[in-house]
Amino acid sequence: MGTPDFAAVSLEALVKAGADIVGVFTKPDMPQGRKLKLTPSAVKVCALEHGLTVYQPKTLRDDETFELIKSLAPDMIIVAAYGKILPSNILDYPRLGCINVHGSLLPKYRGAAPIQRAIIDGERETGVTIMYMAEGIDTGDMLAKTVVPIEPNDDFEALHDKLAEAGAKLLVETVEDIENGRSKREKQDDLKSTYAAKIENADCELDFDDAALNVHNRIRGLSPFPLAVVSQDGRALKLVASEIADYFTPHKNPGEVMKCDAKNNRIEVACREGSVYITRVLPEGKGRMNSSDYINGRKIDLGDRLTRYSR
RNA sequence: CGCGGAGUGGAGCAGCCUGGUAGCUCGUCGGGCUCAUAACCCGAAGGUCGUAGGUUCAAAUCCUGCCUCCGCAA
Repeated sequence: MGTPDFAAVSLEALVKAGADIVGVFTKPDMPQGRKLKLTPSAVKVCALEHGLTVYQPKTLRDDETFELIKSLAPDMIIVAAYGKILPSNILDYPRLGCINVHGSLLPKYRGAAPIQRAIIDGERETGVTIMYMAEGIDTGDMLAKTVVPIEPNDDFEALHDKLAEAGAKLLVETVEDIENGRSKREKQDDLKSTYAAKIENADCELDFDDAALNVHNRIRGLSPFPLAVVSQDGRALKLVASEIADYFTPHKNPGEVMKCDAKNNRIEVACREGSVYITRVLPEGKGRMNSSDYINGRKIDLGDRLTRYSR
């Protein structure tokens, strides 16, 4: 059971490992994009490529779905970023339990956006955890972990891909261990737990009145999606990529454009402490472009102010 | 019919309202300056202005249809 890319990587790995998959659950196709075209989830696409049967129930909390599960009679249910909460009757059903692939080192970063939050918080490492599922959100007993370092310029996509790979690999190993009775479970220390809430619009509103490191972490943690946003002259400007220019020098006018260097593809913006180079942007109504293009189009100039954006 | 922006030499844009020889910041190519350079100077190439019609003496510019791309919202 899973929905986005992160889950599809694990599904792919299970298929390659020769798992006997009796069914794949994923969220119903959602209308997406300008034309509200129905788009299948990454997991659905992957499952169909491998000729697996796909189920897309609206809810798991009805008898119909439970009957379906019983008829499939899985030994184990494996979940990764499904986006739905499993009711206890399903959790208790499989002989070998329900296990979950989660993109953090539990008990830290329980919740919906562990990868983004870890980057935004400036963590130096994170990882993946395979655990049994319990009633609470990401609270079940842990089975295995892999530590993954966060490189200083990893963005959400880069780290996501690393974790998805690590998770898939660890999942396959863990499933084998469970089947062979070699697995061991470890309780989570709830006192050390933190919660990584879903990314809201407010999380995307970048404020340069902060340390350069925090600014950079927020930009990369939200890139390539949904992107940190600031206001330039009342219009939204999303920031796709950045680098730290200077860590410490304090500035009186955070958000002020200090330098537009088209040659080196960078717009230097003052932070409260230090400054960052913005290297790629997304103007309102436009596509993504390098900073040099934005500068050459004369859309930004020395002394412009990038302020906090609000709708 | 959810809201909105846009299609102009290789890139990003201006010009459109107030029709009349296609412009800006770059890139590319050639030459010059320099110990040297991504810096500076001189010069050049490169555009059926998305597409099909219409109005007009004249359309990138006004009108209509169509195609494509993108941002927001979900």
